[in-house]
Parts: sequence; structure tokens; C-alpha cells
Amino acid sequence: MATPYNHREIERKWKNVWDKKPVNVKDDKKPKYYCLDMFPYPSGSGLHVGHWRGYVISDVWSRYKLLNGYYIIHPMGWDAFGLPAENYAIKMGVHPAKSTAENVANIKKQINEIAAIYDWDMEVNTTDPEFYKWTQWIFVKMFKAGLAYEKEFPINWCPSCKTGLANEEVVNGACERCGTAVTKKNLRQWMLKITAYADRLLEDLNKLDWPEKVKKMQSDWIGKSYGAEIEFRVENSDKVIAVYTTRPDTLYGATFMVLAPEHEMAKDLATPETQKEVEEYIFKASMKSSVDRLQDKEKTGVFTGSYAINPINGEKVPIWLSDYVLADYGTGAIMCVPAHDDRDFEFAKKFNIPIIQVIAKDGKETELTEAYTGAGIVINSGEWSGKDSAILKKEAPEIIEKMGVGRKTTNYKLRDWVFSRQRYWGEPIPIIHCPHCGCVPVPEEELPLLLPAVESYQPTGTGESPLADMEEWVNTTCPVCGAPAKRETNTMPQWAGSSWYFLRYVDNKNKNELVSKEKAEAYLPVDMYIGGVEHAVLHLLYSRFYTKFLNDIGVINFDEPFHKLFNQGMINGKNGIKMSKSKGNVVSPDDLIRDYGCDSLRLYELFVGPPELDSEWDERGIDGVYRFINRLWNLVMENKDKPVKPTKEMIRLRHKMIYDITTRLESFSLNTVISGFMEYNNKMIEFAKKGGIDKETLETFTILLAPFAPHIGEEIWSQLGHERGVFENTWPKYDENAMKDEEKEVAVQINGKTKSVIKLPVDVTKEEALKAGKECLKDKIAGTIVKEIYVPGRIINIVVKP
RNA sequence: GCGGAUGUGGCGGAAUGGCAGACGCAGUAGACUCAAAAUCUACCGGGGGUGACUUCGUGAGGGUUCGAGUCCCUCCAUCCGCACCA
Repeated sequence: MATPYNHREIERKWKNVWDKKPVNVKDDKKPKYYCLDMFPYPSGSGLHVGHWRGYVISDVWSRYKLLNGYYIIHPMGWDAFGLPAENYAIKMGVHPAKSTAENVANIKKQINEIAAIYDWDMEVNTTDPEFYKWTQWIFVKMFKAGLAYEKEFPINWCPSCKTGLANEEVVNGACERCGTAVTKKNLRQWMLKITAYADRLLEDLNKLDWPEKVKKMQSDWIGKSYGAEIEFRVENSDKVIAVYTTRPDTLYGATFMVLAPEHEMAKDLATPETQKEVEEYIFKASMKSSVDRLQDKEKTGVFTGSYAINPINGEKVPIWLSDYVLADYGTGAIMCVPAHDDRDFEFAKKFNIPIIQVIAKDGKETELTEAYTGAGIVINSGEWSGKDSAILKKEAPEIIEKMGVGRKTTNYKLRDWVFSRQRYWGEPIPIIHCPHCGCVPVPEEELPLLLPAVESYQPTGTGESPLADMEEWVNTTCPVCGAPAKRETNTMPQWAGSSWYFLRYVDNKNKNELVSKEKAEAYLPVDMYIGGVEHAVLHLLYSRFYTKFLNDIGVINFDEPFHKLFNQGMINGKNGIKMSKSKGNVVSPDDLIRDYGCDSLRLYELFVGPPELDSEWDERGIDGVYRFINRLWNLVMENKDKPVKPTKEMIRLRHKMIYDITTRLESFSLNTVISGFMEYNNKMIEFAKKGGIDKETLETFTILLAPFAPHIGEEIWSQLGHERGVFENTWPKYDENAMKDEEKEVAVQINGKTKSVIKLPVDVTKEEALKAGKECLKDKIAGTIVKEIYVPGRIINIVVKP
């Protein structure tokens, strides 16, 4: 009996070997392949089996590419600024710098248990001044390019996190982090003009090999629409109100107009009779939170008392105020066509405003019980009547433009990025407020602007950051005129560092540049990015924006950061419940590694289910892969020294194995790769029982398995008598001819139902096959044969009529 | 409301339009053992039949096809995203 497989000893052995001699070393003669994980924020609770999955996938892919002859860039770092780290620090009563350092050390230890080929020489930490120097530098460059600007307006405010939030951080009216309902707060903010890149961010999605879902989420988030701005003159006044519409074809049906309560003209439109009511409505709207605004299904509104003139037909239309119109989209005012817009219909019904149908499916006016939003024939529209509404929709903007009452235009849902946070644990925004010169950036040579140590880092809740209390830090002099001036006290959001960290890995010790031209050209951009889907419109959009900006100012020579993206599914606890400390269903990898070994856990992480879907963790399932490893070990131990001449069947098995594993791996069907290993292992055991299995097949299996289970891969490879490591091989190639069977089992059917199975040579002719098929079914064919079908190697189907 | 994904044994899941349930977990029986664990062997969707067999079966209902889990249409359920963006 051979020595049983001892995972503890063998895994320790190979970890030591790799520490001394890593399997992936820098080699500029090889093509590079950059495989990146979304870097973690170092929380105090550590990793669970769900976090492992993404890291295992990226390591398997990296090692596969390594065997295909690439030099692999596979770095890891820490997204250590931001609310999670700071909230943890406040909870535990320690300084964020200290708790962050401890958590990084802890998680690094856990990540090393995965045995991934991370290159720790490339490690970055967003809280390291040598790193955030460049985060600040990018901000200064954006400021100089006019892309960072100050603005005071009511922003999304999380009362629990006590900070402002970007639109992307508000989910269903609640804070993305803590779930607290978001309120509005009027604050002076630093903004980044991401809208200046809206078109490029939208169009360049086409270049990306990303999941369609993520591309769609980004394109919906950018939300480009095509339409027209149309000017309505206010009756008895020289005021003009512009509205934005995507349906200029319905202009004749506009029977009223609605302005957002925040619209600059809202108050002025009130007449003495309506003034009180209008002011009340405006006040009430200003008090509403975004959650209230979402939840109020019933439309509210107030008539201003003024009328506008529809420019196409000179009709008088009443001007209303309602909070269903958003102030910061389009012009903050809309023309309302109740017959062809659901919201306008609802509003018109409630306030008894006339409804005029201008589009009919078949050209005939009908009684409308709801808005008709589809296309059709234009009616009741003067000289436009009779046209096809879809065509008119495209023509109308030009007609309006010629009339001098508007123009063709586009709009975006995307808003500029609220970039300042009223919190301590972030990069200080490197701006100095000078009473004479205004906003002046900290000179580039003075960066990094260090985050000062403060005694109280708790958020103040006042809209000021804790830095505001540090007089000696806040008070400074203007770098331009030397006058006394004050520092900006807001900090950057967590997304600041993560928007560009992947660029820094390849040149993380460069004191003079964010990344050198040579290294950027040699190693960037990222070829494969692996992480969860939760960042679809946050980190992934921001990173694209940063990359495009850095490309524009000549730092890098590409404008998309991540060529291919893979979103792994989550691993949940029993009954699909998300793993969390409070639910008590967190499965830690530590015990599993002790009992089953790293290789078993790596295999099981992939075997649980398709990598792109969420999976349920079943504790007992890992026994299956553990048994597989042991059976493989026993097979190798019992057969490695037997000289077995490979038979045709063994050679066929070997090539089929390479083919199956490679095609499944290439299509990222990693769960079926693992089941493939089990299948082929079982087949090799069958051969072994009948006399033996040849060494080359065992070797091939070992190389294929090595990226998935590297310890046992190395160990078996060395047991098979090799001095050099298993990763010094190249990925095996299959030969199509060698994997072809001589005979195939063919199902014989009558009317599509299998009645028998026969073995046929693969080169049999159709006639011979059908003859053999009919021969074996001769007792069962009752009636006349109407059709005979033969699909080589698969089925014979005899179609019979009774 | 709009958009997307998913739906297959007791469970996780496999199936270029061609033998549904690969692979694994759990389970049943047997071998080994004083015994247990581990391991090995066999079985393992439902109904019917002693049996070679037969019949039903991939969320529901239609359709296309010699043949449908797979393609088309209409629903249902679950999950995710967006949500007054004019």
C-alpha cells in the first residue's frame, strides 16, 4: 500500500519551495498578461469562502496563462481609505491608521493561504502617502483642466455616515453603505466633471469584452437621449421658458407645461392670486427627501396663474409646478402631452386639464383610457397631420430649429460626480482657499499633502470634516500671493484611490511619476479583471473616466483600463442567505484548509457551481473533491513506476482530455473543468485496473490540473520523476485526429424515441448505418417507413406511419 | 412599471436541436472490520411489470421539427438592475 496523501506536509513543502523560487518571474522576453483582482478593503472581519472564489478564479486563469507562455502581472493591494475602515476604527476605538495596518496584515496572511501567484513586490496601499500623492496629483491636474470645480447645491446626504454622497452611491434613495435613507443638504462641494466624458464613456463600451449586463448598466446610467429643446413664450411677458422633450412629434398635443419647483422662474410666474399657494408648494417640495419623492405615487402640483404660448399653434397652455419634474435634468421644465405620456396623463386627469390626441395607431381618434406612448399616424396637428410619427420624431427638431423656436439636442442622466466627503479617513483635497486668488491648488512639488493626525476623527455631522478643527493645519498661506489662506478640509471619497490603483502596481516605487511611460507601455492595460458585479456603475465607471483623463493628459497611451471583465457570483450560506457575521452563517476557509488542504478548497470553490452565478455553500460537498485528490494520488503512486506502453485508447483518452479541459477552461466553465478532471481520473483508474496507465497520460493530466491544484500538481510531477517544476511546462496541445474514435455508439430511434443502441464504425456510410439500424429494429417497425434520418455518430431515426 | 437573469432528481449541478440527469453530495445494499471510521463494489427521477421491458418526466400552456431542457409565442414564479430622466 502506498503512502496516503498528506496534504499538510505536501502543501507546506511546496509553499516553501515557491517562497524561494516563485513560479512566475519577470521576463520581458515573454508577452505580458495582466490579470487583476478587485483589491479588497481591509475590514476587520477577514475573508470568508465567498471572497476566496474570485481570487481562486483569477489565480487559475493566471497560472493557465503562465503555462501558455506569458509573463503574468498578478498584483494585490489594499483599498484602505474610506468609510468601512473608518467606521470600523470608530467602533473599535482605535485610530484608523492603526486598525487599517492590523487588518491589512491579517488579510494578507489569509490571502497567502490561497497560494496564488501574487507578486507582493507590486503591492500598493491607497493610504500610503507615496500612493495618495498621485491620487492628489490627478485631482490637481483635473482642477487645472477645469474638470474639478466647486459648487453649492443640495446634495445627497447620509445622516448616519454624516457625509455627502455621489449619485452612484445612492441606491433606492438609501446610502449604498449603510442603508440609511438619504436626505438633501445644501453644501459647498467639490465636483468632478465626469459629464464631459459622457459620450466617450458611452461609445467606448463597444470596445470592451465585458458582460453585456454591466455594459447595459453603464449605458443606462449615462442615459443618453435624443430630442429637442423648444422655447415657449410666456403670455404677456418677455420671458421665455425652454423645455426638453424626446417627443417633439407630439408638440400639437401639448396642453400644459410643468416646471420643477426649484426652477429659477417658478416664483416669478405666480400671479398675486396664486402667490401664496405657489410659495407654499415650493417650500414643501424643498423639504421633501429623495425617499419621500420616490414613495409619493400620487402626483401633486400647483397652477402658477401664468400661461405659455405653444410655438407651433399659438395655443395658450397653463404653466404648473410639480415635483415630478426634476430640476437638474434637461431644462427643469417640460411640455406636457397627456395623451402620449403616462405621467402627464395622470397629472391631467387629476387636475382636469384637456387631453388632445395627436397620434393614433391606425390614424383614427379614439377614447383614451391611458396614454398611448407608441408610434402611429399623426392627427389633430395642422400640417403635420397624416405623417408617420416615427419619421416626424426625427424631422421635428429641424422644423422647430428653422422656425427659430428651439433646436435639436441631447441629454444625459449622468450627473457630475460629488467628490468631497466630510470625513477624516481619506485623501485631503489639495486646494487652498485664498481671499484674493480664490481656489489655488497645492503646488505639485509639495504633494503629498499629508493627512494630519487628529485627536478626534469622528464625523462632526455639521457638513464640515474633522480636519476643520485643526487650526494649525487649516491656516496656511496662498502659494500664489502669499496672503493668509485656508486649506480645503474635505477629503476624497474611497473611489479616488481605486479609480487608478491598477496603473500604479507596475511601477509602485516610482518617486517622480505616477507610472513611467516605459512601464505603462510594457505592462498596461489590464487584460483580465475579476471581481463582483456590485461596482458596475461605481468603481468601473470612475476608473474608465480616470483612464480617459490620464490618456488625454499624456500619462498613458490607452483610454480603457480593463479589456476583459469577469463578474464572479457570490457564495451564499444555506438557503441562499448572504453570508454575514450578524446572520452567523459565515464559513471561514481556515478550518477547511486545515482539514482538507488548500488544493481541495480551491477545487471546491470552483466546483460549487458556474462561476458567474451565485452559489450556495454546502459544507459536505468538499468531501467529493477531497476523495478525488486521494484517488488521483493513489492512482499515481501505484502506477508511476510501471512501464506501460500507451495503447490507442490511452492516447485517445489523453487528447480528448486536453481538448475537454482546454475548451471548458477557455469558456470559463470552471465547474465543468473540475467535473472533467473527476471523469478523466475515473477513466484512468479503469485503465489502471485493466493493467496500467501510461506515464505520458498521467503527466498530461498533472499539467492540466496544476493551475487548479498547484501543490499536488507539483508533487505528482516530481513523483513522476521530474527535476523541474510543473509550471515550467507548456500547456498541452491536442491532436484532432488522435482523439477520433473508431467506433461510436449510435442511438436507434423510431419516431424520435430511442429503442436500441448499436456500435458503428465512424466511417460507415449512410446506407450501411440505416441498414444496420433497421436490422436491429426489424421486429419493432410496425407500419410504413416514411423517412430515415442518420446523424453520423449520434442517431438513426426511422419515421414510421402506422 | 421598464430591462435583464434564472427555473432540470432528495441536494449542487451536466447536456454544439440528437440516448435528459455527466460529475459530485446525500441515501440504500454489500465487501473489508470484533466494531466504527476510511476505502472498495452495486443501486440510486416517478408509475407499471418477476423480467428482457414499458410509460410519464427539464416551472405551465401552445407552436416549429423526423426529433425540443435547448428554437418561437403566451403565461407563472424567484432573483438582480433601473425607476417620475419628459
